[in-house]
Amino acid sequence: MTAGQIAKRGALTADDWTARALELLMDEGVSAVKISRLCGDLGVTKGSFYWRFEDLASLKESIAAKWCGDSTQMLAGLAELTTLEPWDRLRTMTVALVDERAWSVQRALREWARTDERVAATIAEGDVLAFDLIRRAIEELGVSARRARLRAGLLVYAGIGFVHGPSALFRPAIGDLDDLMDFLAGDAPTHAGVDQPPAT
Amino acid sequence: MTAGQIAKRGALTADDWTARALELLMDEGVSAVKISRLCGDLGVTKGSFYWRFEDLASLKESIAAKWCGDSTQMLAGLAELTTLEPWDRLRTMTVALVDERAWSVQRALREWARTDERVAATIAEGDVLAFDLIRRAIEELGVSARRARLRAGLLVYAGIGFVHGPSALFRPAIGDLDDLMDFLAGDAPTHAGVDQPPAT
DNA sequence: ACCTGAACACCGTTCAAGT
DNA sequence: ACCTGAACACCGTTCAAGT
Repeated sequence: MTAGQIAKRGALTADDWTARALELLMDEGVSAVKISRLCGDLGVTKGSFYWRFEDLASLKESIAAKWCGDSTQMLAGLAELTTLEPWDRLRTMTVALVDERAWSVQRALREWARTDERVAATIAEGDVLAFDLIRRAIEELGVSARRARLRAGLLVYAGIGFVHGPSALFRPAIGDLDDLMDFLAGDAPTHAGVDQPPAT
Repeated sequence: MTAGQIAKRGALTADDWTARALELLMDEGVSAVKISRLCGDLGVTKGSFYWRFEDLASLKESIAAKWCGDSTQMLAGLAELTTLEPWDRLRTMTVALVDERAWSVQRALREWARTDERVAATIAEGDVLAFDLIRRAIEELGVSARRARLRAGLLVYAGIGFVHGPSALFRPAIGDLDDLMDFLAGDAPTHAGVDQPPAT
């Protein structure tokens, strides 16, 4: 989507702006998403932007909607794959988390969400979907509903944290992923022992 | 630390700037940390700021150092409490995570860390310390070293994620915290069964 | 040594004027 | 309807000049 292609077509649509902004966000990070930069790339002046959008926040909302729409579709597609064992579904999701290209987008969206309710709502929708997929997969592994809920929450939050931490902490290896899955699938007795029916 | 108090003392120190900036970050969030705002609060002009600091990034680094110094001290203090059972140490740490006042600081620092290596190093130091404390506490609960490492990592990342997610997901209740601790302390058999010596 | 005051660059926002 | 062009506000940064 170059300036030349747009020029031939005539007027810029809101989606032209959003698409280019998302490209910039993925390729050069959040600091590249500026109105002046977009205008330069698209070959117009700032007034053109303000014809389509009320302000910068409005563009960010649009970016969030586009991004979440795409990734929701991906997650939904994964959920359809009932041919896959729950084990493999879980694994596919945890591996998807390693795609670094998506990280800067996620970080920016969560930051924007803090000052924009509509972005927050869009993001939350995706989070809940992921949580539910993971929760159900863990349940199918034979873990009780109550425990599956806790573990899914832990995993989702860990995923978010993993994306946000530059953390020279430890970058999990493939082997660690398997250990993680074992841990999530485990059915250890509770400390207080209240969660299991007596073995009569 | 009001403008009046400073004025009586004469010259502003670098720590005066850093302290006020940290206050602003905690009280009003990252958007309040601006040079012009600081100058207004401290009753001087911008030139005064640039006498003490090279640029804004330099101030951010200073804020990070101050904050991490404080919290490292807190963590170290907690580590000294060998009187506490590992169980209670873990609990104290997870509960400390619920102090919302610290969240905006953490989020800002991690964001700054992405474009400033020195901030990143300071943050990473604190992360590693927390990881180690948690890892050891879990080990003391009778979990193997290898497993403790994985679980500590999971918990640290979940903590970071918890702070970053506006996530209408689920805000864990007190009961969930206990369940979480049970889970971390559990010693479930591995899926492949390679981590345990045969029971001969 | 420490700060003022004025300038400049950059970016978001507005708006009258063009086609 | 869609965009230009010029203006303005705000903030980071610089620097000569003051004390």
